[in-house]
Amino acid sequence: MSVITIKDVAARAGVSAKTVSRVINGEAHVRPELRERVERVVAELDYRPNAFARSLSSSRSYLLGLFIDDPVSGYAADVQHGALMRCRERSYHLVVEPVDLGGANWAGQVRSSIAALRLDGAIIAPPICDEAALTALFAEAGLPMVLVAPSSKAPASGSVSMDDRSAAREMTDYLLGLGHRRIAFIQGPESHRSSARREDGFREAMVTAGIAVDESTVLRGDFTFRAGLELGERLLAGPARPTAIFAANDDMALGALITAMKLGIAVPEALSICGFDDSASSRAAWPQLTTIRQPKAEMAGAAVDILVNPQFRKQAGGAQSHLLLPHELIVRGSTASGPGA
Amino acid sequence: MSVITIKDVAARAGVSAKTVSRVINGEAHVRPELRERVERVVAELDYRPNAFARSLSSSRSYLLGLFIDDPVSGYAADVQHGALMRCRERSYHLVVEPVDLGGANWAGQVRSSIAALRLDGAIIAPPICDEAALTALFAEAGLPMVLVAPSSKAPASGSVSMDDRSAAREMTDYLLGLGHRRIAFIQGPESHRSSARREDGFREAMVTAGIAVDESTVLRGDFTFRAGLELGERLLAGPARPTAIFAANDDMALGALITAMKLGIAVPEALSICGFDDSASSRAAWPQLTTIRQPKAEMAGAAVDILVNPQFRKQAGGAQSHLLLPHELIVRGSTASGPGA
DNA sequence: ACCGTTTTTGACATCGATGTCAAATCACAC
DNA sequence: GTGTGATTTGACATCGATGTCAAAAACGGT
Repeated sequence: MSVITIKDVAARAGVSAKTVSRVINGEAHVRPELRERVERVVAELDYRPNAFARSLSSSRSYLLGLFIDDPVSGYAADVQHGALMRCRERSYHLVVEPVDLGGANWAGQVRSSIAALRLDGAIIAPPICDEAALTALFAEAGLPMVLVAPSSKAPASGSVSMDDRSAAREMTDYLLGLGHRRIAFIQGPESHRSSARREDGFREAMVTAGIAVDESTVLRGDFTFRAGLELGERLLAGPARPTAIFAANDDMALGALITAMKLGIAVPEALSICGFDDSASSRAAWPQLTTIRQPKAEMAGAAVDILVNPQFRKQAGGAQSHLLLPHELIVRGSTASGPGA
Repeated sequence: MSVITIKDVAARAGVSAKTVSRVINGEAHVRPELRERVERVVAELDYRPNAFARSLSSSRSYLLGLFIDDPVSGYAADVQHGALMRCRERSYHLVVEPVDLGGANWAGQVRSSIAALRLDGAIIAPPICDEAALTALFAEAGLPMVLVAPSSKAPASGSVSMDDRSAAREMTDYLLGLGHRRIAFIQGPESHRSSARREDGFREAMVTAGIAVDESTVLRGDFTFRAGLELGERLLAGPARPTAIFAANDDMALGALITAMKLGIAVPEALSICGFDDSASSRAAWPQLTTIRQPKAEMAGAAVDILVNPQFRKQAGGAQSHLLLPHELIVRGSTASGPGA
């Protein structure tokens, strides 16, 4: 027998298919004795329910969709990994769907996934979780969705975030505590709202410390390494250069770090640099980058939990669940006492 | 009407469900006139067939599995992206399944995926594509599989690879052409067979050039950045240090690069360094890394094509398809003329 | 021992598509 | 106009699970 069905199990255990189904799904109303017998047969035959048949008859698909803008980024990889692992624990599966908002027919693609796969829920990664046109598609289909680090929780049945503002504030406070006063900030692209929150945190800390932010040292990048290189050059070439650079993500911080090396500025002795993300490359640089650890995998895992939780099965419009997960300031070699210390 | 079924389409077009099914699947034996009528209604109603019902009745699932050791690596991300895009073109979906060979019950996990999802095919990434215990699982289930860069094509219905040996040889020839003679090689872990082929290519080039390889400068790492740091130190601290370092992957090359900087050795003036992969971080370093571009996304895409191709639907044991995709030597700033030039 | 409740169990219909096979239609030759 | 064979079409069974609901069994109290 190549494929084992529920009937095989039922026959062998001497019960009906329905009873086997009950056991499998952990429903009540099965005598412990029978339950045990069925479980033994299931184990013996190594039976695995056919996911398709299952989702055809129930309305559940046991499938979650992860919608991502740029599936190649390290950020995406971490989020995906976190979601994947939690799905596995919960006996769900994950389908990754890239969404290219620049592309021609992205809406059609997304609709197709929703309709054809009958997803049980969607996890939407930043920055596209802030795209109203996209979230509307899910709302329209009545599909529960959880947004990862969104700028507004409004349309979703849930969200998982970290406190970007506080994290940035902590980082800035840390730099201030090291004696730095001229601190430059490299901001991310406008499409990433969380980057704006990081800037808020930075400014908040500066204001609280009674230090005026020099607007010429607050620059906007696009989260790429290259931007870090260029903006770093701009910041460091001038006469009154900053003693610390805080970039809104690691890639840009790394760019700035490389620029500093090129210009012969010693890091961290003459210049402190810090990033945000705790990306893999932040450890693959020298000196290693002081940064903020984003709980990416944890956020994704929590998103899975929210979607798997029965109360969100159907987007009743009622229950919502919003989680805030803790971040962590990770001090490595790229920061040191500033001139004021 | 929230969800549109084939019956809705049939009713509206005034034909039977079976005829609609025929049109959808592009089968023969439908009068052009009817076909057109049905197509119009499909478009009108924006009908999408339910993937589950479809795979329950046919034996196809329209699902491909991507089995990966470490889904967080940049390598995995590229492979996944390539597979994802091609799947989309072919109206397939991709399920990513991490396989932790170190974990307790990986075989059970894999069996579960195979049985529950009724995958149409599997793509197995390196290095686990060389794991006989794993490939046996698929063979046992009669599931067609394509191996990515395997060391042996034997058990699969297909494979996609690049020529690691030739690529490494080209790189070495390039270094030799720059005048380098003392070239060190940092090898990858034993579990990655392709790394061994890179070493072969390196040695081949050296031998052909009539240069004896100094065995004390052929070191084994584990593909991590940290290994590059440490082995780089070992290579560069000694008295007769090499003028070029060729690492079997970019991460280790980057580690060596950082070490050189720490030691105050100018790259590329006093030392050339090159890697293998063309990973994202190879561009995020300074100087940027000379490396070999692996056609990762292309290989994954080709793997999808092989599996989708009807002749491999059932692993008849007959047809096999093995592809060799071209690589590319990418010269960037980390290499320059050696002392002999 | 009997009756009313509650719990346990299974028969059967169902989800939405495709496979099978026979019926209906068409094309052509006589 | 009819017979033959090829083509087109649809009725019905099927895939493998779960939902519904009624029958059967177990329980509790008198």
